Amino acid sequence: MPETTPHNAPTLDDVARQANVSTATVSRCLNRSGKVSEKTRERVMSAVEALGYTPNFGARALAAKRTLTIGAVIPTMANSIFARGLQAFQETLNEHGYTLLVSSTGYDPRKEAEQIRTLLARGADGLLLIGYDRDAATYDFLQARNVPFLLSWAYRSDEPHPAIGFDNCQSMMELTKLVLEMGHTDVAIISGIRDGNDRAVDRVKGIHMGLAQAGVNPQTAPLIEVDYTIEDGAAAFADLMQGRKRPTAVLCINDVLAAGAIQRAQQMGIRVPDDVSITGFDDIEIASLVTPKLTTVHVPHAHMGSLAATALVDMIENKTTVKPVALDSAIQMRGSLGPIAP
Amino acid sequence: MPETTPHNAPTLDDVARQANVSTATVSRCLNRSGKVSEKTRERVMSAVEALGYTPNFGARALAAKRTLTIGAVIPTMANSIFARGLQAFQETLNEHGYTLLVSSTGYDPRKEAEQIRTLLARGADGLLLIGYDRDAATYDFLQARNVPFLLSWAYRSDEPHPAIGFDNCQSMMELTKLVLEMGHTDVAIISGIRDGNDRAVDRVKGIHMGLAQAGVNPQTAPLIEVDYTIEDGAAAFADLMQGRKRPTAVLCINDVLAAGAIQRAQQMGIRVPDDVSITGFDDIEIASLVTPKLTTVHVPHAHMGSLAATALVDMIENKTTVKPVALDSAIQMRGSLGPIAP
DNA sequence: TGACAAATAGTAAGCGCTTACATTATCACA
DNA sequence: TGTGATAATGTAAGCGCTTACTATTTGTCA
Repeated sequence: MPETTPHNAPTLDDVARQANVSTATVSRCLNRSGKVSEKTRERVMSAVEALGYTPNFGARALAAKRTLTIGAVIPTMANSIFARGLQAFQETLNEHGYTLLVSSTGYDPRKEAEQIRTLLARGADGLLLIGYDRDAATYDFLQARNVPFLLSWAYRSDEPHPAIGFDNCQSMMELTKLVLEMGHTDVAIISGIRDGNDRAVDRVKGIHMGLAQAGVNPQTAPLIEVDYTIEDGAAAFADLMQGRKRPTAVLCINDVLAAGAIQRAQQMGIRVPDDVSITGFDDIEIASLVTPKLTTVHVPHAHMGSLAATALVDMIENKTTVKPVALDSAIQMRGSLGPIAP
Repeated sequence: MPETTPHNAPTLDDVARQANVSTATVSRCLNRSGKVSEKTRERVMSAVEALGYTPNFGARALAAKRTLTIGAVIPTMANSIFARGLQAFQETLNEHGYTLLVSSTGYDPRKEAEQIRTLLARGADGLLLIGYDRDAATYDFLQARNVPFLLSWAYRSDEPHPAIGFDNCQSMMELTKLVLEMGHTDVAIISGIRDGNDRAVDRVKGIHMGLAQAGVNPQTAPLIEVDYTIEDGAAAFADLMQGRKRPTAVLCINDVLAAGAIQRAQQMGIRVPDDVSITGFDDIEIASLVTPKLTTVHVPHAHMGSLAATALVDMIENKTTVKPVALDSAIQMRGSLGPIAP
């Protein structure tokens, strides 16, 4: 057993010696760059097999200036908001021979810049980022480094950056209209922290626009802004319900907050949707796990992830540029939304 | 702007030139290996700042044979079974200056071996693996490569490998006894795939032992084995309830399956726990999101993750060896388990 | 069979970094 | 002020890989 690398792993050299060829030939076999006779290839491959050789990633990256790795920086892995989309992203990436490296920021904009650097230091050939809101410095950095990057989970018609997502504002406005059509006028909002989060900003904006269009003054709708956790959603709901005038509908800007709200409603003995309607956004698993099931906005996460992967690979390999794509979302009507009590 | 690395990132050389020192000195500054005068350090640091320099990870790993990276291979990221523990693992790792690289196998034992190789190729200094069940070849490989590794999420008194976890069999047996004490005798089991999954094996074994000790023949308890998804849990529950003799308690070997069961019970109009009791294992978020809330086994995920991180870092840095640790779990009594109907 | 082109294989120069070793600057003290 | 020890810095040899370039083999055809 050779004794060279960190964990005394065999190296290209070992394989070359064992197969009685040069390192260049071994490398060629491993990179399927043709130009190797069938006979030598077999010899090399069986040497690889025999030694249990795996190429050293760092060395390869250093020499090839390419890693077939793509980085994604997402706000959180704690819930499944990004799970399904990322899963599809990864699968499609794999089909193209790429590997995904994920890191999360805990919704902290500063950490995002840091993670981007880390991913790049690790050799990421391209990046998937969530949404638009980030420092100009970060965009400048990306540009200076000439890194292919793609935004996702959001779409804004007035932004130039390559993006594959959906119109958060528009979707939320449609849901709001539906709520209003059911007779609700006393609407309250539970939002996650909006600073640095364009999805949240747009969703709240969508609600406000929906209200305004129906002749309701958006300023009259109470809004509580909390962290993106079930507990905080629950706490916000409790606050709302202890106000002097209870809303008849609580619009949460995502399913995690809404799940918290429903949970707390149950604890407080408030009937949903009889006493109060509750809605979410994203349509993740927990939306249909709570009782009653959540009316929410269904987003084509898997499709989005898959499209994003293909687009990003194309950007990397063919230096193409992607024009923003807006995917359709659809209201998913379930038990948590009902007409206002007579 | 220099034009060297992949994304024309500045290199150590650029920094050295800018600060008018040798690359060795820059490297020393960046690795806080002392032996650099305050004056030069400042000069170097401002050069680093000015250029926006980030060390190339691959090059660093190659030269230092150390990455301060630890790899974890888990079955899935789709649900939060491993999320909380891994989160704590990561946080503690960070405190020690290490970074976590996670990859998942989709519960496929073959993929695990592959992921281990990949992580090692990427320079992982050590590995966190889930449970015991894997090919002897994999253990041999780890040993030959001399990689520090730690098992978690499981503990078996008769296994020698370093592990920090809990006794799945014991915990599940206790829960089973509680169920039996409430008068249930017609018990059914919903298990995930047990092949290659010692946690599942042990949990089912725990149920069987609990039954046997109460004088119930374990073979009479129907068992359905499905994938680890909410849908499969729901389907399994439906199957069970359509059998000729309905059980009065359904023990699921984790919360995901149990959540599916509860969801389906509701759809089928079966009252929980009046008509049937349902229990889970793990105590993840969804356990208290479903109605009624799930009686389950609470596992100290965060504590376990944190301990594992400290232990693994110690193994790496001081070549210590860890003796297996068993953490306590506790039954979390909630609404889904009730006494048998009279 | 000899000449030339095409197909294979080998040589060696780095990629950006760390670090053992060599060199130089600095300082305390006699 | 000279001396030796010590602190600070520089030099250069790789780490394991890819790839441009060069050398060799093989094959083809007249």
